[in-house]
Amino acid sequence: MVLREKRLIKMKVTISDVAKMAGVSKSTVSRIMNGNLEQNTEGTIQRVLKVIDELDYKPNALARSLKSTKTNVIGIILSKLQNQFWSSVLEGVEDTCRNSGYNLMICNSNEEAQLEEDHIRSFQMHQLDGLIINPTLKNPHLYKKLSEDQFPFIAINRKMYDLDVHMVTVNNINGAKVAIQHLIDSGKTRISIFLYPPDGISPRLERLEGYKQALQSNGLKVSQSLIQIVGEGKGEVEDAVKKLLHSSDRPDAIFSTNNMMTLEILEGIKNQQLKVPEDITLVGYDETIWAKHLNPPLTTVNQPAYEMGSLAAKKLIHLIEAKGVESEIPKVVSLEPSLIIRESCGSKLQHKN
Amino acid sequence: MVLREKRLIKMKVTISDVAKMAGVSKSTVSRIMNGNLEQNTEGTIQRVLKVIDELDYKPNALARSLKSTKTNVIGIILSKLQNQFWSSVLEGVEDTCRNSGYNLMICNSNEEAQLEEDHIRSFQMHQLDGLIINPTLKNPHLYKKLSEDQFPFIAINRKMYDLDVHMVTVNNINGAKVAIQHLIDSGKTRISIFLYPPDGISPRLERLEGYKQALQSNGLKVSQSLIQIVGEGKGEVEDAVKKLLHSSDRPDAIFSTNNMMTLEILEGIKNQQLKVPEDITLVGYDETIWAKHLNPPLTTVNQPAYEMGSLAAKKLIHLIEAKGVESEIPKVVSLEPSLIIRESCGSKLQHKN
DNA sequence: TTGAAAGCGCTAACAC
DNA sequence: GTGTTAGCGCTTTCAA
Repeated sequence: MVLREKRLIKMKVTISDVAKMAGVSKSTVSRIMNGNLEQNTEGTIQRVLKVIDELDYKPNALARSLKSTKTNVIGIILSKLQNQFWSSVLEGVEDTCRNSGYNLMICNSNEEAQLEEDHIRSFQMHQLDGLIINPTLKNPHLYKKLSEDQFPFIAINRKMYDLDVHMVTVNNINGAKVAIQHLIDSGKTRISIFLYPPDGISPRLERLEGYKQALQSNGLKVSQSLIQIVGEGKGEVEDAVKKLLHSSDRPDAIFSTNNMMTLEILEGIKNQQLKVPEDITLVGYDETIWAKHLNPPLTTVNQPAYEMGSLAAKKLIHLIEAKGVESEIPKVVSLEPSLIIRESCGSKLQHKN
Repeated sequence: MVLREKRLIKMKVTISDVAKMAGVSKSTVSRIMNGNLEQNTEGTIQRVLKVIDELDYKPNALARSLKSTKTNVIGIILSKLQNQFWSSVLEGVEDTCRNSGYNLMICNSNEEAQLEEDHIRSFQMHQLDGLIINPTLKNPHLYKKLSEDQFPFIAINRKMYDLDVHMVTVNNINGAKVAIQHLIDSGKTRISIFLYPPDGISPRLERLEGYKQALQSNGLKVSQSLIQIVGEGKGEVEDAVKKLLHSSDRPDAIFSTNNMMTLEILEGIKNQQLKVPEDITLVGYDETIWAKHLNPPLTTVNQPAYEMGSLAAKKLIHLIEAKGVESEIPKVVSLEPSLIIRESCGSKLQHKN
């Protein structure tokens, strides 16, 4: 009667209801629910299972976690969901979580220090088991504290240089090198690089570094005027392109270090009535679904985004479950990018994709 | 002493610790923490606040929620994170959640009925306050149950036709109409539509419906051979394009109902050595960052994705907080799409973007 | 103005 | 095999 009411007025059914209805104690229900079957009569088991099913009983994860101090939820803090690269990373994370029985909480830091701090705090209040973060790098004290507190977390994409923490990154030096080498092999000698302000952000610093190394190892010299550091404001990239293309020493190639930036560069070139690859060649960073449909099809540096996400999640879960045991998995993992050659460098059809 | 140990060996600090250290009871700490200040001595308040700060005390959200039966977490179930449309929706949802003090749990149904069911179940076990879902539509009994149980949820993008539930959608009939009308106004008469199998999925059905209506209201007849229903398998779109372009009654325009599909159509056209818009014109569904950089710049039907997400989250939160009170907010909201005219229809420069 | 105590739903010793 | 009990960390009457 009471039970039927529960269903009618839709009160939540708890373990006590199941216990009562099956005529056993809560502990018994709990045991059976958690697969601790070895010590129960087949009859009891069946009876309890039947009641659970009939009542459509769903154990309260809050209560469970409160007791066990384990939520099976991890968090991720990203900054630019809109960027294809990050949605791929997210997919990798999500897939892995699902396959490992974890839920995922997601937040957007928007590159703001305060938001990042709030989110981390919130995650900790929710007792999340761990955290994956593309850090703004604006809260060094915080990262340090997380690390000291042994809170399981993985920095993804961006390195925390002076902290001995777990990281999953892509080798950005090689990414830039392979792009520049390709341009040089295609006969280019005046190669410009476009990047957002490095500000201690490893992917930016390293792409610049790789750019320089590639030039130097080919006997080309690095010219400051070809290093274009642009802000993220609207139109800034196009302006820089315009100025560069009208300068006395116009480059014969541009290396773009960001996929959204690439589109703006393309726009800038078009606005100057110039054509790719005839007037100037171009390589973009990050493979995207649209790269091959641009005019001309774009040569890109491909980062294993999905794998990054998936690997970060796996590492984190490993960390969480091996808690205490100082495991011997490597702290820093660096994946390798690859070059997808299309027509924007003038070297047609070397690689059809 | 005990407290210092807590920090050293890093045990979690609880409300009892704060209480003890401040020399008050847990209730007092609780009150002050929750802004129930009116009934406390200024001295006590300051003392407690100071201890909270010193101990860096973070209230355990699990315990809190267990008591209050409110988690301030909502869930979202999506299927194609990779699609720009959905990452925009997600951003809208996330922003709104953050601004309203909610956390967000995210899952990928991958269009699989079983996964969808598992995720809903998991969300309920976690006591989430509500749910936003782009339903697979493969679990009608489940949606019905959610609705009957008065669980707060919003169906987004896809309609649940026979259920009286809250929905946020875009007017897909109008989206198709405006696209087709533009093609007709540009002098096209043989317009083909490409779509994935409708299968009762409203955006697909409605786009087809809008297509038909637009043709008919312009005195054009609907030809079955121009309605191309293609599967999502690799190469299927390109094959269909090839066949269509070689048929006796080649169309003079294609209306693509999906942004990824558009890229494949473009590829298919290119492979037949035909050019857009000279040989055939094209309108795509969903504005994307790359649309204007395609060759030629693509005319698209723009859906207010971010707004959809944001609105869905707002509605959901409203639902949650007005729980019980049958509020008078409309159950079904339909947003309007717009057309962004570029050059892929041959009508150059009517709208520069 | 503050404290004591019960209880949210579950788990895990420890009894029997 | 199964039940009893204590408590996870918090909120909230009810008393004082």
